[in-house]
Amino acid sequence: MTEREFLEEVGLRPTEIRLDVLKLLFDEGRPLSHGEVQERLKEGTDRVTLYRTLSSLERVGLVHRVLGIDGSWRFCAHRPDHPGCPGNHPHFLCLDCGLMVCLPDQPLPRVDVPPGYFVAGKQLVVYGRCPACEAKASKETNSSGGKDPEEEDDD
Amino acid sequence: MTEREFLEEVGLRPTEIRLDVLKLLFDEGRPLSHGEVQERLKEGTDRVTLYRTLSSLERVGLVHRVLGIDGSWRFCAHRPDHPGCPGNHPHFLCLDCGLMVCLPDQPLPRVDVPPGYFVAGKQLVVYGRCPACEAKASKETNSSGGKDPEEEDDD
DNA sequence: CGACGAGGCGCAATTCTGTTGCAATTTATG
DNA sequence: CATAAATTGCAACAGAATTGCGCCTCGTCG
Repeated sequence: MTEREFLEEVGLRPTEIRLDVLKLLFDEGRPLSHGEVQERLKEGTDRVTLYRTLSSLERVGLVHRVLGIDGSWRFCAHRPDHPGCPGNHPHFLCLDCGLMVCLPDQPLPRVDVPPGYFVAGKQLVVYGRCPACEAKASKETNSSGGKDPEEEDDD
Repeated sequence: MTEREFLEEVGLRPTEIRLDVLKLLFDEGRPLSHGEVQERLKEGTDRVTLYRTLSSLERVGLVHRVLGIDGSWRFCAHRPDHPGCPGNHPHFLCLDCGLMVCLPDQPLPRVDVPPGYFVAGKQLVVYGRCPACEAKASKETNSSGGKDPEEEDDD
């Protein structure tokens, strides 16, 4: 199934930017920030149009978004015809480089809320350092003098 | 143990704003946004000073922060000498009014990350509507025409 | 007591993310 | 081709948070 067909199915006009963004997110398979998406699009793409594109795609359910603990949104798309991965899993965010990846196959836990609260959804973000940045960091620690992985804070 | 003693213990000067903020957070017992804290301080308090105060308090471990999915930070303090509540629990965020509350007694789940990833911490935010906003919303739905709780998105 | 210096504070300006308004353009459709 | 609705591009705006920098304050030491 092509990107164009996905768009037509949900009633969105298959414009260039939508096709590009959708393909990009499908191919990437991990949540990308607005900036990361823009970098990968042809130069001169309008920021606002991209925001709106991502919102449209989200509205029709082709894309979902996760907020990293760095405060910016990541957008992610999994082919609807693909098994698994409809969302609902934790995400890992690298605090050094901003890389976010899905942690599929691990359902989000049930969370009990006090009576009277209405739950619309939930988000579990695990943060730390990705392998690349971890390697870089420990190299710096060992040789010159970089940061060390002592942080173990939560909540 | 007084707020002043907590500050001295960690080597922070017990300035007025720090004492006020700490007391405020202790008393409130739930995560407050920067704005909510400022509202509760005496008028004319400098925004930046408050940011720095919150950061200092966080740095020494007296305060921790949670990012709501509205993109702004909440700051929360639990008396160190108090049992339980050292963090490490989910939080609920009301999307209508921005209220955030701790959901203690529910530990965060263990999350497995692929080899090579370093985990510094994790955050589970459940969002929806608090009882007050829920009541308001359903009243509007029934009479005139308000929003309805159809959203059930995740990830 | 008085000077010094680190730690704090207050103000202005900036950055970063994301949103809104609006006019111009494109597209589906008859 | 005419039309209306969807989409785009640009400018301006909004809110959270940060940075730079000079001034003030408090503890310390001579």
